[in-house]
Amino acid sequence: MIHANRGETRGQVEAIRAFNRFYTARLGLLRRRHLDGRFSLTEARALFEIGSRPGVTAKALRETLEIDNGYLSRVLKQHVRDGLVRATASRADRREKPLMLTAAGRREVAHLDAESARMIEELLGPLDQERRVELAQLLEHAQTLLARRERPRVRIERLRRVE
Amino acid sequence: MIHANRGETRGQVEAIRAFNRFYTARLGLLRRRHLDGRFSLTEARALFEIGSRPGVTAKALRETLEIDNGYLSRVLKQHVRDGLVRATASRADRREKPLMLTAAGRREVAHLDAESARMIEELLGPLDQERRVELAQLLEHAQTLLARRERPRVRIERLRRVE
DNA sequence: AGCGATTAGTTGCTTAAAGCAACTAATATG
DNA sequence: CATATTAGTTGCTTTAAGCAACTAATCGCT
Repeated sequence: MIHANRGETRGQVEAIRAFNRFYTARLGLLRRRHLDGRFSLTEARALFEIGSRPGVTAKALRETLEIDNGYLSRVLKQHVRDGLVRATASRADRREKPLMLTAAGRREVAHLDAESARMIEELLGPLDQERRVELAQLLEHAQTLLARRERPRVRIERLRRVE
Repeated sequence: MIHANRGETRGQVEAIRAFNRFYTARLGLLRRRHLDGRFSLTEARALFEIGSRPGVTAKALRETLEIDNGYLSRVLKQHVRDGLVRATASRADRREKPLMLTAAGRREVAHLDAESARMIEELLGPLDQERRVELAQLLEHAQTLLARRERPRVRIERLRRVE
């Protein structure tokens, strides 16, 4: 029966929604400008993404950032103009232009990284060391749970215990 | 020494940032339009807030939503025009106009609520009942940890156990 | 009571973020 | 080789949001 656990599920849903509200407010996720305000959230995300996937193409970037074609083009143009990103020429396919950070771009990303870390540290501020560890582990665990994409149809056979 | 635990802290910060990236992406928290796209995020938040604090004043709303005076005024005007919100006349102070949801507004909020719950259920989809409970508890716990605002200077004396 | 100071909300105007659609250049395909 | 498809760009528009000047009501003071 598909609705077997409906009642219990509702409480869980509410708990998670409560967490979302709290968390988004707490992290300033709805602020339009990122961190120190030198970049919009999207601009910063583009930088990060190029930093962590050098040679990424605009198309791929567009998919991970889930933004429009034209808008991305402009964001990139700006980053290039500001000397943070370099658009290299692909040998294989001259339509695409693999993107890389320049040295200045890497410095900028490092700076944003530091800024972000500082914010998180502020968040951790009120906690003693023990609770920090606890929180980090909690969230890691939550993430692994959430990362599961599909419920297996059949319970995996429990592995024979190795004695 | 203030830097005593610098090394350990760094790993925790990284864990939390990883969670942030994952979670925001997973929940579509950076989408500009909320849920079914009939409201902007701010518009929806205004509705929710009025729903949960009937009679709230624009000023108070402005503070919780952290948006501009003029913009809020327009958001409210739209909600009123659409028959979702009613701006009553305050007897005490005729400058302010306590806000309420209309019946249609309440229906709308209920609908958004259902929509949101549906999304979360989708998120829970892959998990079996045991793991759902686990996840909900994890996030609740994380929230209580994060809700602490200040580290007490001195450990609070443990209360005398009541026998 | 009367008048300047303050407060709640509105309106006009501007800016920034983002989307849409038409376009160009390069490549793939039959 | 001609047509279809793809990567990215450009012109134009829309939407979300901010700023500052304004109105109306209330407060605080003498």
